[in-house]
Amino acid sequence: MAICHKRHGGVDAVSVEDRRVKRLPREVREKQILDAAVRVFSEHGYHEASMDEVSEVAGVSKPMIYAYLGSKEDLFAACIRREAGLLLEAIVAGVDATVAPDMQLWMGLKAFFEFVGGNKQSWRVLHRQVISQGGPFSDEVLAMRSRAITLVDALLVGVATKRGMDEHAQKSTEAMSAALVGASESLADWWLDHPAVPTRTVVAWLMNLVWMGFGDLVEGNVWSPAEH
Amino acid sequence: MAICHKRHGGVDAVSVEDRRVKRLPREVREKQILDAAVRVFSEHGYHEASMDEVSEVAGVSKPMIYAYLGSKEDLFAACIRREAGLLLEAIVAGVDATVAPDMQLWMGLKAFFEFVGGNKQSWRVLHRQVISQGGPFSDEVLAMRSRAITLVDALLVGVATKRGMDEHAQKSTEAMSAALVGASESLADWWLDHPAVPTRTVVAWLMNLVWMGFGDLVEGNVWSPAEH
Amino acid sequence: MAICHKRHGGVDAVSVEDRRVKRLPREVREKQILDAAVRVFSEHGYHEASMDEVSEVAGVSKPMIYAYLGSKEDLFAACIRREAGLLLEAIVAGVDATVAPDMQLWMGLKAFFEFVGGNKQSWRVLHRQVISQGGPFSDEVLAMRSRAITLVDALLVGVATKRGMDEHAQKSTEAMSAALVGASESLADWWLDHPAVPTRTVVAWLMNLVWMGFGDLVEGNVWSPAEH
Amino acid sequence: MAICHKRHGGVDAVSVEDRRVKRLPREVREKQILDAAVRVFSEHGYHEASMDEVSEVAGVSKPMIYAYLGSKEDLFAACIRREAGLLLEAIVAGVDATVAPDMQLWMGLKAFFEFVGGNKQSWRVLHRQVISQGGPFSDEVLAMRSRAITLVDALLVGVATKRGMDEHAQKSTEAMSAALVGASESLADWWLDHPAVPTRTVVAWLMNLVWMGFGDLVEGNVWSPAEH
DNA sequence: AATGAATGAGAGTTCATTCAT
DNA sequence: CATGAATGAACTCTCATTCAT
Repeated sequence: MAICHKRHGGVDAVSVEDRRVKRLPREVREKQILDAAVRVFSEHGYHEASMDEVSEVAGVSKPMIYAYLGSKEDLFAACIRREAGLLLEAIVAGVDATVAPDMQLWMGLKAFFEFVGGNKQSWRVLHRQVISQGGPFSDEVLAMRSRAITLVDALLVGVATKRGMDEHAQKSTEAMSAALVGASESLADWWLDHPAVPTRTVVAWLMNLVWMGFGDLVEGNVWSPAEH
Repeated sequence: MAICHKRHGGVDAVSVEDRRVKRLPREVREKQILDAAVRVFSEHGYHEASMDEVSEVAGVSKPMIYAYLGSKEDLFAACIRREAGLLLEAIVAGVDATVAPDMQLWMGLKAFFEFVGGNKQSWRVLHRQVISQGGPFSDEVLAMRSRAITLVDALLVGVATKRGMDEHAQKSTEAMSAALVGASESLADWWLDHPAVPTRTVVAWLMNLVWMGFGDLVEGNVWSPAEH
Repeated sequence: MAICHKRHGGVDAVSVEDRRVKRLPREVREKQILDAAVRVFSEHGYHEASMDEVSEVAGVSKPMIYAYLGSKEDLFAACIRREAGLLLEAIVAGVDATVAPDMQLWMGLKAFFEFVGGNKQSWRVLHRQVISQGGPFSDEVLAMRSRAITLVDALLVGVATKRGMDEHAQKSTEAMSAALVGASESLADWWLDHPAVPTRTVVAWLMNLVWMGFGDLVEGNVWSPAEH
Repeated sequence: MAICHKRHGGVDAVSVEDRRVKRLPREVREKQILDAAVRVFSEHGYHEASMDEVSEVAGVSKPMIYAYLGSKEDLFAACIRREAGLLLEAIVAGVDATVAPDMQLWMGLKAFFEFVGGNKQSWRVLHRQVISQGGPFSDEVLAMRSRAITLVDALLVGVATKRGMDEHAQKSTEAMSAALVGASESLADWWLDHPAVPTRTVVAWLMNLVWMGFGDLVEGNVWSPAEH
């Protein structure tokens, strides 16, 4: 009876044979569980998801989940942490900090959209399930969102400072960053429904929308209702 | 919970006297219930909200809720429909279709932010609770979102056409609208945490961010990574 | 499957007809539930007892139990409170405060043993299940025990004072009371296994054991190892 | 729990070095386990105690516990047996069978209270956790209790016989013994909360309460309600 | 000899939903 | 019209117990 220690990875639960492979080391089991949890949470959302389904998909009994990852809330938080970490890593890795700010933004957005395109489940877990909940996960995801906004903010502030942005406009950069992040998220969702559009294109659209506007703003080229 | 052994200690939307007013016409009861539901859903979110609390807050027994508004899901959908209708109404009412497109966008955004500022519960129900849910409410809210995006799209397309937007850019207007709506939502959330900022200001920020960029875009003044 | 399609088989506290009597007023249901709980707790002890069995015996669904009496702990506390109240009431009602102290003790012990003899389940719940638990019920029952000890103590102190008990002996009355209560409890348990013995007899034994000794003590007629 | 995701943060009875000492002879392991079990059971009670905690405190893996001591119930019974044996040994060893009966009782009670004072955990396991449980441990502990009662009974009977106790009183000795044991236990518990009282004193109190009364009883100097 | 890994089974609890009045 | 009373179904979480190594 040759027991195959084949592929552990893959969200696709575990094959029947793999199920027979017992006594896996803790790390592997944790990964299995997290993979399954991301999948289940992304499909049903936090509340509709049941630990039973997670354990089924993971091919692991519930007590193992509780032993390794803790409560449902803990498990969800672990998912968020992992996926958010991957997303931010991808963005940071995609940006060359030595280039001009607009190129940095471009690269960051591109990395972001590429991640979303390549990890739809991750994105769903991060975006769809978290923003709304008033629960304790907000912490996890809002922290990520804050980091993202901060990143953008730093970029904008850097640009603004360099170009001599006036104080009032400077104070607005945080709001702008929030708006930009929201626009990116919304566009990412739109994009999930229009997969034919190439990544480059959608990112270029967003860049043009926000970057040119921001450039005008910095140049003092503002729009005002008073003038109309 | 009416038969809960614990102290009620919660919020009571109706006074003792109101409770004595029985045999109210259906309309009034429905409004009572919907008001309570919006309040409860906005506070706890769909899943954490309980029908018991809704009935308590409404001062109406649960069977009445089921008789008038149907299941929990139906009730939530009714909330969404009503609040979304109010929001769109407010926006439409705030826009003068005879003025220039940029002014129209300005007026629309202003109406939107004013609504959010004045109806925080409504906004919470609409935004925070709905985007995430993969459930059947998406229909309701996505429909609203689509209408909003369509409105913006029409505006942008109008502008583009007038100014002679090239085809490629034209195809992007839908995406742009999605991004704009997302930016608005995100900014509205940010604003809820920074109530000191006047409505005018936050709207102006957003206008500057997106309108100027859009203007540049239409003028063919595009940003492109190739040039950098 | 968690779904319990089991037949109710086993102990049935209510007849089939009674089961059909639905929509009973809250009071009645609460009594039903408490009766069943006392029975189940007295049979299996707190921890081994399950809410399922309580609900079965009560002929009431579990949600009703939770709605009316709260958690398992609350339910147990309610049992203790009710039974302890009955016991103390019985004792107090059985004692004529105008007679001599020894008669009072006699009457109190008699009332106590009569209650135990007539309410074995109550006694089991009170005694067997509570003393040991370090949980939150101790409060309930230890309070009762304290009241009992205090009653006895007052009696002894009264006697002692009247007869001129020396100080050292006086300080010991609390300990004596504790011992007396313990002796009574233990004897009650013994008695449960020897039901042939009449109440009068067992009480007389106890009276003789402790009262005569106490009398000697008060008279200064003490035993001391030094003398032997 | 060795594989618990939460911080261990608990009590560790064995040092790191001890943990490294593997391949211990069976006796030593059994003692380690029993010591830990007594400690854990005395702290949390039978039901609240978990095998996980026992294994943690013992520094021994759970399968070892099952291999050496059997099920949780078996383990508890083993604890009771050991501790009860020690208690009875202490009592027997403390009594000089050649002295007068009252001195024997005095010595036995003294030994008992000394044991309780010096082995509070043992006492808690024996008394607090066992009396209440309706489970299978009753056997173990009730056996011990029976032996204790028998001891006392023999003493009393001896006295009675010697002094010519009448038949009715003789039949009562068993009940008296039960009462005495209960009084002792209750007083021991009281004493645990009043550690300032010297052992001698508390024992003297009890002796005076019961011995003098018993003496009177034997002498036919009885109390009777009829006379009052 | 010794244990990390694993689970079946069942506990308490809650909630949307519906009769019977 | 209006509701107190009632429950089926499911969920999260825990624990004693045992393999496989």
